[in-house]
Amino acid sequence: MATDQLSRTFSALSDPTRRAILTMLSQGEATVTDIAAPFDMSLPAISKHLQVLEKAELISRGRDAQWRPARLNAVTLAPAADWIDDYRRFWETSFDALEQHLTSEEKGTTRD
Amino acid sequence: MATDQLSRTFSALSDPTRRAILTMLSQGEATVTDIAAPFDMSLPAISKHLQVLEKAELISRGRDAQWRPARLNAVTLAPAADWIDDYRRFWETSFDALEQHLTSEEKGTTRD
DNA sequence: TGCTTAATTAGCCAATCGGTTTATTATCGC
DNA sequence: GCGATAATAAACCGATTGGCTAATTAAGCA
Repeated sequence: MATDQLSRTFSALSDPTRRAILTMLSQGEATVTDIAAPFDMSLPAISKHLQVLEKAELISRGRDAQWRPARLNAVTLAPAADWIDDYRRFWETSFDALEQHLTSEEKGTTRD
Repeated sequence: MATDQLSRTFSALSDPTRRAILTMLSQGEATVTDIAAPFDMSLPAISKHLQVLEKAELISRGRDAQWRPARLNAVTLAPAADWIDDYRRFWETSFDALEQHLTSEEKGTTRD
């Protein structure tokens, strides 16, 4: 994987297990076994996912005796949101839909 | 990679070359050789990146003689933007910063 | 028909990913 | 110190990724 922060962020988000973990953590801190509970997956697998999220700085982790509580660090999502937001006008102003409509007409697939 | 649309979107965005391609296409349609020009990379490599973007439905492609013009299909970014937006309050309301501050105090690393 | 240009396919390769099982480390409580 | 619990590390595996070069396909043009 590329080494820049934005690539690490998007890469971390590209796995549904990791997105689910972030969703869980939006409810508050959780330990590794807590996090692993809903998944049909070994503990080391979850531990690896958490390491990916930690390297991407999407979570931070503490220490409480033998527990390693994970906490959401959502601020890392801001640059990803900003990047995508630069394209928002391309789908919100309906330029897209209009252009697709016109293109399909050219192709003779007009349906209305 | 996981097979769901959102994972494909984030995965496609996790490569800086592919993000740059999308940025180019936000200026308008372009052929494969056009797209490849600024990159220090072989044409087949660019072709593969375009296939990834196409499978992720972030671009669509036409046919004009031997050219295959690629066009941005930004609407696919909407679900990704929506997903991230669910977390916006976690960094915009400064709960994050506050919590991190308090945590660092607990650890005795207070600096002010 | 052949030549040129545009692009993809095929085949290869090293590195990474996402999972496993087993072994190890860290900490608590008795 | 010892046993139990929490978590990570190590070693392995098959599939995927991202790049390359060489070969092939597709289309225009003379």
